[in-house]
Amino acid sequence: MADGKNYGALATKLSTFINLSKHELEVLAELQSRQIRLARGEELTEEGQSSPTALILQSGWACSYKLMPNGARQIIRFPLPGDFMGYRSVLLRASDHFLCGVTDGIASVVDARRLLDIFRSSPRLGSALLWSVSRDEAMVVDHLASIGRRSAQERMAHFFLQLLERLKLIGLATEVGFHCPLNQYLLADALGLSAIHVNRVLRQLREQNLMSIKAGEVAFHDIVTLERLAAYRSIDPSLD
Amino acid sequence: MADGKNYGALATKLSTFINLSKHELEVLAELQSRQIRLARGEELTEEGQSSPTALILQSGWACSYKLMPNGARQIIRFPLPGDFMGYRSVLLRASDHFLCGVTDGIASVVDARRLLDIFRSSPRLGSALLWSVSRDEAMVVDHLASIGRRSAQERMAHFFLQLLERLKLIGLATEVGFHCPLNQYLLADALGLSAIHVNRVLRQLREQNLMSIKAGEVAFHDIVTLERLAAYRSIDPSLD
DNA sequence: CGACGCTTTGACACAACTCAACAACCGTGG
DNA sequence: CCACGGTTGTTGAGTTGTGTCAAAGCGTCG
Repeated sequence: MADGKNYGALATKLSTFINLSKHELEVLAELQSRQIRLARGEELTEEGQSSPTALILQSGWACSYKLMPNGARQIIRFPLPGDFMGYRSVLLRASDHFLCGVTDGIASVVDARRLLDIFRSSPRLGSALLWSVSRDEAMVVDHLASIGRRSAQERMAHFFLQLLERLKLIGLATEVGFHCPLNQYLLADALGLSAIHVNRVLRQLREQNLMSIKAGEVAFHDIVTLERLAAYRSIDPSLD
Repeated sequence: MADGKNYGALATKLSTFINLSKHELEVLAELQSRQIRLARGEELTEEGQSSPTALILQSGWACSYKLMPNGARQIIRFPLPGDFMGYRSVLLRASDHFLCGVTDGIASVVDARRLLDIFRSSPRLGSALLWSVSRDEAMVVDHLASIGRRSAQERMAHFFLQLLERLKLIGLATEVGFHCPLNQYLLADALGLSAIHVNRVLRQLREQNLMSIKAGEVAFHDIVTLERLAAYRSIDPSLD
């Protein structure tokens, strides 16, 4: 994207690891042309779609979560610009799996058949898409392991390091920080903790001079120690 | 499969919710023709494959897990006969994600291109496959939510109810029980608990006359109460 | 100004973990 | 046949991480 034109968030993301041809960029831009608005706190439902669709987040943050029958919420992931959202619902409607905006934003609606076309007509782009989706899936698995086998502190550290990496990839983070619209309730529901304990853990990290959050700005003070604490390892799978 | 012939575990599984034509059955049988042996405790690696492949479990139980740098293990799922295993590795090699046999068994090796062919040549079968894989994915998400937001008892109850449902689907469970090769260490690593606590929780469930395990045989004594306890809801997503 | 959303803190309770034994069960080999 | 070691299950006592409850601080915005 040396020409500086905007071909959509997905193109931006994919460009970071493969060089997209002019044609492929056009295809991606066209794919993301149908856009909808996304409001903070608003639940996204795909009712009334005549054909199966997927969503690609263009700007803002979203969150996908499950509601437990006792009222508790478990956040599965926070889609960021360039990420697919709700691609699972392409084929099926998971009963208690929801999607909502963390901030205002924009998403594009993609016809599922259009995606399949890409696999046929532009295989290289297709495998890039597959890579991207696989990466998202690997992150869910990571998240599962994190909740199951890491302490609250390790989980928190791991979570923010992963967020840093994802945001850097799409140019929304510097080497040492980023803007983060997540409050402590959202963090709690994502990490399987109580909001109060999230606060305590954040204080510990602050007092150990590892990282801090102030007014929605995350600042990393000692990434090396933080990575050691979280036993962090890059999420990016190696391409075959 | 009214003719009683064996077209592979995947065919058995898919047959339970769509009627497969003779031709589709043949395609599935051919797909699963290349088989490998799987030994209890043996790690499966797909090294040396000339082209990307997926695995379908035919018999026995397997388990896919992540190893944390501190040595802890988090089991992601237990593939059962008819389930895809390691389809994620089709495109990428997740660094610390492993697959191993819980029991001896057999798996078939499928060339990824062969799968793609099916989507083209037999769309109905393709969408059945997609349904099956989506279901597996939904189960991982369920598992995540379970570990994040359920108590140890609820988790245990949920886990076994889900297992019951999956095993019934492939004819490996009765209405009230099944054979289960999982020991308390495996349960612990799956549920994000310590092995000792698993033992205590199982005792509680036994003393409450909800379910019991003896010599690898799981027996459900009060499924209704168990479902209430686990806030269980069927994993099967509705097809569009 | 008050109301609201979010953060922070303290005191206390409890679920789950750790450590340390011991018991039951198995297949193996003497 | 029994003795044996290894694996798995069981139990108790004590510790600790995390949840719960309650309340106060602090911005922001109408």
